[in-house]
Amino acid sequence: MDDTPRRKAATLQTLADALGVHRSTVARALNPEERHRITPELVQRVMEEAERQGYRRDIIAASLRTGKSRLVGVVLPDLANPVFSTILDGVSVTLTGHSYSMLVAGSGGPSDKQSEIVDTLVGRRVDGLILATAMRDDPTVSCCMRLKVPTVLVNRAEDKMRVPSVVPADHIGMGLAVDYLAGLGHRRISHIGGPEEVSTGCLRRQGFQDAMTAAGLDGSRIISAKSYDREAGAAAARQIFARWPDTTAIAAGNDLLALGALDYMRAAGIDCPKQVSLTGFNDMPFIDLVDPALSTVRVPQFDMGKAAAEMLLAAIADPDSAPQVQRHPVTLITRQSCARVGV
Amino acid sequence: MDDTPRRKAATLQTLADALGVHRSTVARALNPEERHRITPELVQRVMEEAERQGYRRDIIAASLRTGKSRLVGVVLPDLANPVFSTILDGVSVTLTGHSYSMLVAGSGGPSDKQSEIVDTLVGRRVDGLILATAMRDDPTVSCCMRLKVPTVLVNRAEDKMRVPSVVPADHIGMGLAVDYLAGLGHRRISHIGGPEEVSTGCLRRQGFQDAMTAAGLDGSRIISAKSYDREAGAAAARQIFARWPDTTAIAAGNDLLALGALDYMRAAGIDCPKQVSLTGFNDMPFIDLVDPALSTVRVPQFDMGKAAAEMLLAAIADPDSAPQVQRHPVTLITRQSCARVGV
DNA sequence: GAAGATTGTGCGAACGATTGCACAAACATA
DNA sequence: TATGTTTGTGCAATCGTTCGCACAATCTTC
Repeated sequence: MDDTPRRKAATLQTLADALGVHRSTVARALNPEERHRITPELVQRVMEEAERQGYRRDIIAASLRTGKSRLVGVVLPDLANPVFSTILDGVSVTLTGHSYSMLVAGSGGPSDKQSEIVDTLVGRRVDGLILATAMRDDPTVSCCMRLKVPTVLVNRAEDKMRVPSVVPADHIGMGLAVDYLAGLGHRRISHIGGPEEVSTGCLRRQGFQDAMTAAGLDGSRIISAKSYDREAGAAAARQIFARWPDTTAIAAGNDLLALGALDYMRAAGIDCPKQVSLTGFNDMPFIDLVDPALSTVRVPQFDMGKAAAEMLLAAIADPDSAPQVQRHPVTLITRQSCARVGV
Repeated sequence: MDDTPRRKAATLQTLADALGVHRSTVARALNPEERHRITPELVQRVMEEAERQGYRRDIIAASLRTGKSRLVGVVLPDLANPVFSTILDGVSVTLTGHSYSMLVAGSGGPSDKQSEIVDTLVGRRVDGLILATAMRDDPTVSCCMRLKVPTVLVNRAEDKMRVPSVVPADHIGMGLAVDYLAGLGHRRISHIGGPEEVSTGCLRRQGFQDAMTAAGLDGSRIISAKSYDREAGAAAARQIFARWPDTTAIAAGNDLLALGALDYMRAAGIDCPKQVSLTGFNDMPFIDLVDPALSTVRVPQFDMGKAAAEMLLAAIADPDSAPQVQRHPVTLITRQSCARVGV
């Protein structure tokens, strides 16, 4: 004598039984696309009964039947990095707005593990993939293409644009930084580059070289870091000052590397910005609070996340459209880490 | 005449056909739990054929049949906040280690939207839920309990512990901060509290009051912020200096609020730490870099994320175990934002 | 050597939604 | 009135796995 009989969760069949119609009719009444084929009055009754029984469409069952899951996989190189969580935020907003859900995987590891991650995601029947981990020539991307799962790259792109990508204007951005430093009178500018295997590392380095050349300066003072983190930045800074002690400015490949350089300079007793000016790249959250506040190139991470999600949705809708790369504009943010040379 | 006949993706049936056995036999051979019932030699052949056909178990179909998805939903209040992405990182590590996947939803909005999020997640048949959004008495938690989906709370807990939770030692932590400030000679200490509706806000405020009382000081100088962000922190700081202009130290409810206070003090020409000392809570990433480097109470976010995931796994395995709350130890990190009073 | 226990496979019904096809009824046209 | 044409529903197969049950063959044990 339980007053809440705990009915076993409503299904199309239970609704159909209660209404004395066939379950397929119920399904159609509930589906906005099909609804017009059903008598409006019946639709009404179905809706009411669904409400009463607390019916919830079983996405799993629907997925099995249709092969579509309204699920997308997002692979990030590093969950702990605010740059990527901001991108994720943007992706999330767009996706939930289109009633998609987001399967998130932080790779954390090397690329062999990545294919595994993609495998898992694809095994879960994701409708598409957003990768923030791409290398300039990425086997994981090949894998996605082979599997024919719609994929878009964000932040980092491949050299040959095989899939849609949303990236910052890396080359231009680094040019902005160099021009700014040169404008402050700096002539001996060094660059801490990101990893060569990823587009951001490569493009920003090229941007550095080109802008230096254009300014009539020596663009060969470059140390490339193994990874985008503070330790690598510090190590690179050490090498820079060992090889080019007369360096008056450093343009770093991203904010984390700049932070590392700052660590090193602080330890080495080099004053920033008095003795050496420093720029970063990304304008990641809270970077404006460091001491000295870092001048950097702002990348619209949130917007890029949103754009990537939109692009993926488009790719899912039309899998055969030609891949395009969307380059988002960047802006120079000047703060306290740069000073006019020699004052 | 395609040399890659693009077979329609391998299933148990295609393997069974190729081997001349029944599909259930193949399933058992592939399942480590059942494998012992099958002739080893046949297991071998099945494995080889699976390899050859590139068989991948269809999790969707399996989920439909079993009602289990090896999927957990994670709901965060704010993707952009590094504190939560660090927790997420921890959750991710543990979960992927147990071959679970992670459905991430950033609520972003009010709690009515939250039930919707939980609905979506549950509709996707998640095996469990991790909520970092809980209020002290949370309707969403009620919803989860009604739905009988295993749930654990992280960072924030409910007052009555209806579900397992992993939280920092908020009360103790704030005591650490107060004792430290008192030890530096401060007597007129104010508190910027977090929102009263969440446990962190409430417990830290109580910790503040209790520690102040224990130190024989006036613990009533409290302004509670509406939300955990920089703007709210700045607004609260403004009020504090308006009402208690003789304040020499501020213990903030978290780092973001402390940052806001710093913003205000900077704008108001109040020197930190010379005139006013300041502590935060969380020790969020990069907070050590602000100027002045913030003294704060370190919360092991990553570990808490891992612990929450482990707890959820346990709750999934044994849904009827009694809910426990796991309180993680916190430590005081002293940096440059505090000074001895009156020097 | 008969009765029972064990072992290895096969069988087929779920799980719940989707969808092409069929079919009756109502309606339009000639 | 006979012949189309809609329109609204029902029917049943399908997606790929899982798992209780059945059954034959082989192995014990007294």
